[in-house]
Amino acid sequence: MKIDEPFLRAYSKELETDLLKVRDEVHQLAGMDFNVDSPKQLGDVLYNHLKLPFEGKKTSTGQLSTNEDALQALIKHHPIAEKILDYRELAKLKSTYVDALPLMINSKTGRVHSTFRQAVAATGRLASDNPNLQNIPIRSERGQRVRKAFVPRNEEYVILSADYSQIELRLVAELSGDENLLEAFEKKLDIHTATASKVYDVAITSVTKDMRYKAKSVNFGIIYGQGAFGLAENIGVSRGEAKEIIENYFAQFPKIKQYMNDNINFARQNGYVQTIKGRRRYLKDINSKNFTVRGFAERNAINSPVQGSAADLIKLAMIDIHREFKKQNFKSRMTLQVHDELVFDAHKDEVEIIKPIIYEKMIHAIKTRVPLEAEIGMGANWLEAH
DNA sequence: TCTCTCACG
DNA sequence: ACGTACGTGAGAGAC
Repeated sequence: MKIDEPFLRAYSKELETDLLKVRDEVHQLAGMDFNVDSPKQLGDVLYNHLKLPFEGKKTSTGQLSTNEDALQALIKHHPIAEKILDYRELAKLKSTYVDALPLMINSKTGRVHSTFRQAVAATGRLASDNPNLQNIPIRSERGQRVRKAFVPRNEEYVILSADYSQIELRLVAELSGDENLLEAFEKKLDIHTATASKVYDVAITSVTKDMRYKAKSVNFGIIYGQGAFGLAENIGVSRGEAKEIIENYFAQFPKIKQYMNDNINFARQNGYVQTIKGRRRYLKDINSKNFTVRGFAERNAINSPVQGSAADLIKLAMIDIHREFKKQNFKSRMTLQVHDELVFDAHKDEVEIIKPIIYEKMIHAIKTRVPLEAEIGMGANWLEAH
Protein backbone atom coordinates (compact mmCIF):
# COMPACT_ATOMS: atom_id res chain seq x y z
CA MET A 1 0.00 0.00 0.00
CA LYS A 2 1.13 3.50 -0.82
CA ILE A 3 1.15 5.75 2.24
CA ASP A 4 0.95 9.55 2.15
CA GLU A 5 4.04 10.10 4.28
CA PRO A 6 4.07 13.95 4.43
CA PHE A 7 0.43 13.83 5.50
CA LEU A 8 1.24 11.52 8.43
CA ARG A 9 4.34 13.52 9.44
CA ALA A 10 2.22 16.65 9.67
CA TYR A 11 -0.50 14.83 11.60
CA SER A 12 2.12 13.54 14.03
CA LYS A 13 3.18 17.08 14.95
CA GLU A 14 -0.42 18.04 15.53
CA LEU A 15 -0.97 15.01 17.76
CA GLU A 16 2.24 15.76 19.67
CA THR A 17 0.97 19.25 20.56
CA ASP A 18 -2.44 17.93 21.62
CA LEU A 19 -0.89 15.10 23.59
CA LEU A 20 1.37 17.42 25.64
CA LYS A 21 -1.59 19.66 26.42
CA VAL A 22 -3.89 16.82 27.49
CA ARG A 23 -1.14 15.18 29.54
CA ASP A 24 -0.64 18.44 31.39
CA GLU A 25 -4.35 18.71 32.09
CA VAL A 26 -4.41 15.17 33.46
CA HIS A 27 -1.51 16.04 35.81
CA GLN A 28 -3.31 19.21 36.91
CA LEU A 29 -6.52 17.33 37.67
CA ALA A 30 -4.60 14.64 39.54
CA GLY A 31 -2.63 17.20 41.52
CA MET A 32 0.59 15.33 40.73
CA ASP A 33 2.88 14.31 37.88
CA PHE A 34 2.98 10.66 36.83
CA ASN A 35 3.29 8.52 33.71
CA VAL A 36 -0.18 8.45 32.16
CA ASP A 37 0.98 5.63 29.88
CA SER A 38 1.45 3.36 32.87
CA PRO A 39 -1.76 1.52 33.86
CA LYS A 40 -0.18 0.70 37.21
CA GLN A 41 0.63 4.30 38.11
CA LEU A 42 -2.69 5.48 36.70
CA GLY A 43 -4.64 2.99 38.80
CA ASP A 44 -2.78 4.19 41.86
CA VAL A 45 -3.61 7.84 41.10
CA LEU A 46 -7.29 7.18 40.41
CA TYR A 47 -8.17 4.75 43.18
CA ASN A 48 -5.68 5.57 45.96
CA HIS A 49 -4.60 9.18 45.48
CA LEU A 50 -7.95 10.57 44.24
CA LYS A 51 -9.90 7.82 46.04
CA LEU A 52 -12.38 7.38 43.21
CA PRO A 53 -14.82 4.47 43.59
CA PHE A 54 -13.65 1.38 41.77
CA GLU A 55 -16.51 -0.17 39.80
CA GLY A 56 -14.56 -1.84 37.06
CA LYS A 57 -13.32 -5.39 36.96
CA LYS A 58 -9.92 -6.35 38.21
CA THR A 59 -7.43 -7.59 35.66
CA SER A 60 -6.39 -11.23 35.48
CA THR A 61 -3.52 -10.50 37.86
CA GLY A 62 -5.68 -8.62 40.36
CA GLN A 63 -4.61 -5.13 39.35
CA LEU A 64 -7.30 -2.43 39.38
CA SER A 65 -8.34 -1.97 35.77
CA THR A 66 -8.08 1.40 34.08
CA ASN A 67 -9.51 0.26 30.77
CA GLU A 68 -12.16 2.12 28.82
CA ASP A 69 -15.10 0.55 30.67
CA ALA A 70 -13.56 1.42 34.04
CA LEU A 71 -12.85 5.01 32.96
CA GLN A 72 -16.37 5.44 31.54
CA ALA A 73 -17.73 4.51 34.96
CA LEU A 74 -15.61 7.27 36.53
CA ILE A 75 -16.84 10.09 34.28
CA LYS A 76 -19.71 10.92 36.60
CA HIS A 77 -17.30 11.16 39.57
CA HIS A 78 -14.37 13.16 38.23
CA PRO A 79 -13.41 15.19 35.12
CA ILE A 80 -10.05 13.41 34.94
CA ALA A 81 -11.67 10.30 33.43
CA GLU A 82 -12.63 11.99 30.15
CA LYS A 83 -9.20 13.58 29.88
CA ILE A 84 -7.52 10.21 30.24
CA LEU A 85 -9.78 8.71 27.58
CA ASP A 86 -8.85 11.58 25.31
CA TYR A 87 -5.17 11.05 26.08
CA ARG A 88 -5.44 7.34 25.35
CA GLU A 89 -7.02 7.93 21.95
CA LEU A 90 -4.30 10.38 20.92
CA ALA A 91 -1.46 8.24 22.26
CA LYS A 92 -2.73 5.10 20.52
CA LEU A 93 -3.11 6.79 17.16
CA LYS A 94 0.28 8.46 17.33
CA SER A 95 2.40 5.55 18.52
CA THR A 96 0.73 2.65 16.72
CA TYR A 97 -0.12 4.27 13.38
CA VAL A 98 0.91 7.85 12.65
CA ASP A 99 4.53 7.50 13.80
CA ALA A 100 5.00 3.79 13.05
CA LEU A 101 3.73 3.53 9.47
CA PRO A 102 6.19 5.98 7.85
CA LEU A 103 9.06 4.01 9.39
CA MET A 104 7.89 0.89 7.57
CA ILE A 105 7.86 2.35 4.08
CA ASN A 106 10.20 0.35 1.84
CA SER A 107 12.70 2.74 0.27
CA LYS A 108 12.78 0.85 -3.02
CA THR A 109 9.04 0.61 -3.57
CA GLY A 110 7.88 3.60 -1.54
CA ARG A 111 5.15 1.44 -0.01
CA VAL A 112 4.43 -0.62 3.10
CA HIS A 113 4.42 -4.38 2.54
CA SER A 114 2.35 -6.22 5.13
CA THR A 115 2.53 -10.01 5.44
CA PHE A 116 -0.75 -11.88 5.25
CA ARG A 117 -0.35 -14.98 7.36
CA GLN A 118 -2.40 -17.99 6.36
CA ALA A 119 -1.68 -20.38 9.20
CA VAL A 120 -2.12 -18.34 12.39
CA ALA A 121 -5.78 -17.74 13.15
CA ALA A 122 -7.59 -20.75 14.60
CA THR A 123 -10.73 -20.04 12.58
CA GLY A 124 -9.03 -19.87 9.17
CA ARG A 125 -9.01 -16.12 8.90
CA LEU A 126 -5.95 -14.38 7.54
CA ALA A 127 -3.83 -12.30 9.91
CA SER A 128 -1.81 -9.26 8.87
CA ASP A 129 1.44 -8.17 10.48
CA ASN A 130 4.53 -6.01 10.12
CA PRO A 131 2.56 -3.77 9.77
CA ASN A 132 -0.92 -5.02 10.64
CA LEU A 133 -3.13 -3.42 7.99
CA GLN A 134 -6.30 -5.12 9.24
CA ASN A 135 -6.70 -2.79 12.21
CA ILE A 136 -6.28 0.65 10.67
CA PRO A 137 -8.58 3.09 12.53
CA ILE A 138 -11.97 4.08 11.12
CA ARG A 139 -14.43 4.47 14.01
CA SER A 140 -13.33 7.80 15.50
CA GLU A 141 -12.96 11.06 13.64
CA ARG A 142 -9.27 11.35 14.54
CA GLY A 143 -8.79 7.74 13.48
CA GLN A 144 -10.39 8.38 10.10
CA ARG A 145 -7.60 10.80 9.32
CA VAL A 146 -5.17 7.87 9.46
CA ARG A 147 -7.20 6.05 6.82
CA LYS A 148 -6.91 9.05 4.54
CA ALA A 149 -3.16 8.37 4.37
CA PHE A 150 -3.78 5.12 2.44
CA VAL A 151 -3.68 6.25 -1.17
CA PRO A 152 -3.42 4.89 -4.74
CA ARG A 153 0.02 4.44 -6.31
CA ASN A 154 -0.31 7.54 -8.52
CA GLU A 155 -2.76 9.96 -10.16
CA GLU A 156 -3.85 7.35 -12.68
CA TYR A 157 -5.23 5.13 -9.94
CA VAL A 158 -7.97 5.16 -7.29
CA ILE A 159 -8.63 3.09 -4.19
CA LEU A 160 -11.53 0.71 -4.62
CA SER A 161 -13.07 -1.08 -1.66
CA ALA A 162 -15.57 -3.95 -1.81
CA ASP A 163 -17.15 -5.35 1.32
CA TYR A 164 -19.61 -8.09 2.07
CA SER A 165 -22.81 -6.99 3.73
CA GLN A 166 -23.70 -8.88 6.95
CA ILE A 167 -21.63 -11.82 5.82
CA GLU A 168 -21.54 -13.74 9.10
CA LEU A 169 -25.26 -13.43 9.73
CA ARG A 170 -26.02 -14.50 6.16
CA LEU A 171 -23.86 -17.57 6.75
CA VAL A 172 -25.75 -18.30 9.96
CA ALA A 173 -28.92 -18.32 7.83
CA GLU A 174 -27.23 -20.56 5.26
CA LEU A 175 -25.74 -23.02 7.73
CA SER A 176 -28.75 -23.24 10.04
CA GLY A 177 -31.36 -23.15 7.30
CA ASP A 178 -33.56 -20.98 9.51
CA GLU A 179 -36.55 -19.95 7.39
CA ASN A 180 -37.21 -16.66 9.13
CA LEU A 181 -33.64 -15.44 8.84
CA LEU A 182 -33.40 -16.63 5.23
CA GLU A 183 -36.63 -14.83 4.43
CA ALA A 184 -35.36 -11.57 5.90
CA PHE A 185 -32.32 -11.67 3.62
CA GLU A 186 -34.33 -12.80 0.59
CA LYS A 187 -36.64 -9.81 1.06
CA LYS A 188 -33.61 -7.51 1.41
CA LEU A 189 -34.91 -6.23 4.72
CA ASP A 190 -32.75 -4.24 7.14
CA ILE A 191 -31.67 -7.26 9.16
CA HIS A 192 -31.65 -5.63 12.59
CA THR A 193 -35.07 -4.07 12.04
CA ALA A 194 -36.42 -7.39 10.80
CA THR A 195 -35.00 -9.13 13.87
CA ALA A 196 -36.56 -6.53 16.18
CA SER A 197 -39.90 -6.97 14.45
CA LYS A 198 -39.82 -10.71 15.20
CA VAL A 199 -38.42 -10.49 18.73
CA TYR A 200 -40.85 -7.78 19.84
CA ASP A 201 -43.73 -9.09 17.72
CA VAL A 202 -44.52 -5.76 16.07
CA ALA A 203 -44.81 -4.66 12.43
CA ILE A 204 -41.59 -3.66 10.66
CA THR A 205 -42.90 -0.09 10.53
CA SER A 206 -43.46 -0.04 14.29
CA VAL A 207 -39.89 -0.95 15.23
CA THR A 208 -38.42 1.83 17.39
CA LYS A 209 -34.78 2.91 17.48
CA ASP A 210 -34.36 1.30 20.88
CA MET A 211 -35.81 -2.00 19.65
CA ARG A 212 -33.50 -2.00 16.61
CA TYR A 213 -30.46 -1.16 18.75
CA LYS A 214 -31.15 -4.06 21.07
CA ALA A 215 -31.85 -6.47 18.21
CA LYS A 216 -28.59 -5.47 16.57
CA SER A 217 -26.71 -6.36 19.72
CA VAL A 218 -28.51 -9.72 19.87
CA ASN A 219 -27.58 -10.45 16.26
CA PHE A 220 -23.93 -9.84 16.99
CA GLY A 221 -24.04 -11.71 20.29
CA ILE A 222 -25.61 -14.77 18.68
CA ILE A 223 -22.59 -15.22 16.45
CA TYR A 224 -20.38 -15.30 19.54
CA GLY A 225 -22.49 -17.56 21.72
CA GLN A 226 -23.33 -14.75 24.10
CA GLY A 227 -25.59 -15.33 27.09
CA ALA A 228 -28.04 -13.17 29.05
CA PHE A 229 -25.28 -11.76 31.26
CA GLY A 230 -23.27 -10.50 28.32
CA LEU A 231 -26.27 -9.06 26.51
CA ALA A 232 -27.47 -7.28 29.68
CA GLU A 233 -24.02 -5.77 30.15
CA ASN A 234 -23.85 -4.72 26.54
CA ILE A 235 -27.19 -2.94 26.15
CA GLY A 236 -27.66 -1.83 29.74
CA VAL A 237 -30.76 -3.80 30.69
CA SER A 238 -31.46 -6.22 33.55
CA ARG A 239 -30.44 -9.82 33.17
CA GLY A 240 -34.13 -10.73 33.32
CA GLU A 241 -34.92 -8.53 30.34
CA ALA A 242 -31.90 -9.83 28.45
CA LYS A 243 -32.96 -13.40 29.12
CA GLU A 244 -36.42 -12.65 27.80
CA ILE A 245 -35.03 -11.06 24.63
CA ILE A 246 -32.85 -14.09 23.95
CA GLU A 247 -35.74 -16.50 24.58
CA ASN A 248 -37.92 -14.54 22.17
CA TYR A 249 -35.12 -14.57 19.64
CA PHE A 250 -34.73 -18.33 19.69
CA ALA A 251 -38.49 -18.82 19.59
CA GLN A 252 -38.56 -16.78 16.38
CA PHE A 253 -35.44 -18.33 14.86
CA PRO A 254 -35.66 -21.92 16.13
CA LYS A 255 -33.20 -23.43 13.67
CA ILE A 256 -30.46 -21.09 14.83
CA LYS A 257 -30.80 -22.51 18.32
CA GLN A 258 -30.80 -26.00 16.81
CA TYR A 259 -27.71 -25.24 14.73
CA MET A 260 -25.79 -23.98 17.75
CA ASN A 261 -26.68 -27.05 19.80
CA ASP A 262 -25.80 -29.32 16.88
CA ASN A 263 -22.33 -27.78 16.67
CA ILE A 264 -21.70 -28.20 20.39
CA ASN A 265 -22.87 -31.81 20.27
CA PHE A 266 -20.82 -32.51 17.16
CA ALA A 267 -17.76 -31.14 18.93
CA ARG A 268 -18.41 -33.28 22.02
CA GLN A 269 -18.60 -36.39 19.81
CA ASN A 270 -15.80 -35.61 17.36
CA GLY A 271 -13.52 -33.17 19.17
CA TYR A 272 -13.75 -30.56 16.42
CA VAL A 273 -16.17 -28.32 14.51
CA GLN A 274 -15.99 -27.44 10.84
CA THR A 275 -16.73 -24.67 8.35
CA ILE A 276 -18.86 -24.73 5.23
CA LYS A 277 -15.83 -25.96 3.24
CA GLY A 278 -14.75 -28.49 5.85
CA ARG A 279 -12.00 -26.59 7.65
CA ARG A 280 -11.70 -27.99 11.15
CA ARG A 281 -11.04 -26.37 14.49
CA TYR A 282 -10.16 -28.83 17.21
CA LEU A 283 -11.62 -28.05 20.63
CA LYS A 284 -9.79 -30.08 23.21
CA ASP A 285 -11.68 -28.51 26.15
CA ILE A 286 -15.18 -29.22 24.86
CA ASN A 287 -15.73 -31.99 27.44
CA SER A 288 -13.86 -30.32 30.29
CA LYS A 289 -15.40 -30.58 33.74
CA ASN A 290 -14.41 -26.98 34.43
CA PHE A 291 -17.43 -24.79 33.71
CA THR A 292 -15.43 -21.78 32.56
CA VAL A 293 -13.02 -23.73 30.37
CA ARG A 294 -15.84 -25.73 28.80
CA GLY A 295 -17.85 -22.53 28.27
CA PHE A 296 -15.05 -21.05 26.20
CA ALA A 297 -14.86 -24.18 24.05
CA GLU A 298 -18.64 -24.16 23.57
CA ARG A 299 -18.59 -20.55 22.38
CA ASN A 300 -15.78 -21.46 20.01
CA ALA A 301 -17.95 -24.32 18.73
CA ILE A 302 -20.66 -21.78 17.93
CA ASN A 303 -18.48 -18.98 16.56
CA SER A 304 -15.74 -20.79 14.64
CA PRO A 305 -17.91 -22.37 11.93
CA VAL A 306 -19.41 -18.95 11.22
CA GLN A 307 -16.24 -16.86 11.31
CA GLY A 308 -14.33 -19.62 9.52
CA SER A 309 -16.93 -20.05 6.79
CA ALA A 310 -16.76 -16.33 6.07
CA ALA A 311 -12.97 -16.74 5.80
CA ASP A 312 -13.41 -19.67 3.38
CA LEU A 313 -15.78 -17.60 1.27
CA ILE A 314 -13.62 -14.51 0.90
CA LYS A 315 -10.50 -16.59 0.21
CA LEU A 316 -12.24 -18.36 -2.67
CA ALA A 317 -13.43 -15.00 -3.98
CA MET A 318 -9.84 -13.71 -3.81
CA ILE A 319 -8.59 -16.65 -5.85
CA ASP A 320 -11.31 -16.17 -8.48
CA ILE A 321 -10.66 -12.43 -8.70
CA HIS A 322 -6.90 -12.89 -8.95
CA ARG A 323 -7.32 -15.45 -11.76
CA GLU A 324 -9.56 -13.12 -13.73
CA PHE A 325 -7.19 -10.18 -13.24
CA LYS A 326 -4.32 -12.32 -14.57
CA LYS A 327 -6.38 -13.56 -17.47
CA GLN A 328 -7.35 -10.07 -18.56
CA ASN A 329 -3.92 -8.64 -17.79
CA PHE A 330 -5.28 -5.75 -15.71
CA LYS A 331 -3.02 -3.09 -14.29
CA SER A 332 -5.19 -2.95 -11.18
CA ARG A 333 -4.06 -4.91 -8.12
CA MET A 334 -5.79 -6.47 -5.13
CA THR A 335 -3.80 -5.05 -2.21
CA LEU A 336 -5.57 -5.79 1.09
CA GLN A 337 -8.04 -8.15 2.71
CA VAL A 338 -9.77 -7.12 5.93
CA HIS A 339 -11.92 -10.18 6.75
CA ASP A 340 -15.03 -9.07 4.88
CA GLU A 341 -13.47 -6.42 2.65
CA LEU A 342 -11.14 -6.40 -0.35
CA VAL A 343 -9.14 -3.31 -1.28
CA PHE A 344 -7.80 -2.58 -4.75
CA ASP A 345 -5.30 -0.15 -6.22
CA ALA A 346 -7.41 0.31 -9.35
CA HIS A 347 -6.47 1.93 -12.63
CA LYS A 348 -9.02 4.61 -13.50
CA ASP A 349 -9.55 3.20 -17.02
CA GLU A 350 -10.33 -0.25 -15.58
CA VAL A 351 -12.65 0.70 -12.74
CA GLU A 352 -15.93 0.16 -14.58
CA ILE A 353 -14.70 -3.18 -15.96
CA ILE A 354 -13.38 -4.62 -12.71
CA LYS A 355 -16.29 -3.50 -10.50
CA PRO A 356 -18.79 -6.05 -11.85
CA ILE A 357 -16.08 -8.74 -11.91
CA ILE A 358 -15.24 -8.18 -8.24
CA TYR A 359 -18.92 -8.07 -7.30
CA GLU A 360 -19.85 -11.26 -9.14
CA LYS A 361 -16.85 -13.22 -7.89
CA MET A 362 -17.55 -12.13 -4.32
CA ILE A 363 -21.23 -12.99 -4.19
CA HIS A 364 -20.85 -16.26 -6.11
CA ALA A 365 -17.64 -17.59 -4.54
CA ILE A 366 -19.67 -20.40 -2.95
CA LYS A 367 -23.07 -21.60 -4.04
CA THR A 368 -25.51 -20.60 -1.32
CA ARG A 369 -29.23 -20.57 -0.79
CA VAL A 370 -29.04 -17.23 1.02
CA PRO A 371 -28.39 -14.29 -1.31
CA LEU A 372 -25.00 -12.64 -0.71
CA GLU A 373 -24.45 -8.93 -1.12
CA ALA A 374 -21.39 -6.68 -1.50
CA GLU A 375 -20.94 -2.92 -1.61
CA ILE A 376 -18.27 -1.29 -3.74
CA GLY A 377 -16.96 2.22 -3.37
CA MET A 378 -14.00 4.19 -4.65
CA GLY A 379 -12.07 7.35 -3.90
CA ALA A 380 -8.78 9.18 -3.64
CA ASN A 381 -7.96 7.31 -0.41
CA TRP A 382 -9.13 4.35 1.66
CA LEU A 383 -11.53 6.44 3.75
CA GLU A 384 -13.27 7.87 0.70
CA ALA A 385 -13.58 4.41 -0.84
CA HIS A 386 -16.03 3.32 1.89
C1' DT B 1 8.89 -11.73 28.16
C1' DC B 2 4.59 -10.75 30.35
C1' DT B 3 0.70 -7.50 31.24
C1' DC B 4 -2.47 -4.12 30.03
C1' DT B 5 -4.68 -1.63 26.78
C1' DC B 6 -6.82 -0.77 22.35
C1' DA B 7 -7.03 -0.65 17.04
C1' DC B 8 -9.88 -3.54 13.55
C1' DG B 9 -13.56 -7.29 11.64
C1' DA C 1 -20.44 -18.79 43.95
C1' DC C 2 -18.14 -18.97 39.74
C1' DG C 3 -17.56 -16.32 35.11
C1' DT C 4 -19.74 -14.56 31.50
C1' DA C 5 -19.02 -12.52 23.22
C1' DC C 6 -15.44 -14.54 18.88
C1' DG C 7 -10.83 -13.65 16.13
C1' DT C 8 -6.33 -10.99 15.59
C1' DG C 9 -1.36 -7.57 16.25
C1' DA C 10 1.17 -3.84 18.41
C1' DG C 11 2.97 -0.23 21.71
C1' DA C 12 4.31 1.09 26.41
C1' DG C 13 5.45 -0.21 30.92
C1' DA C 14 6.99 -3.52 34.29
C1' DC C 15 9.86 -7.09 35.61
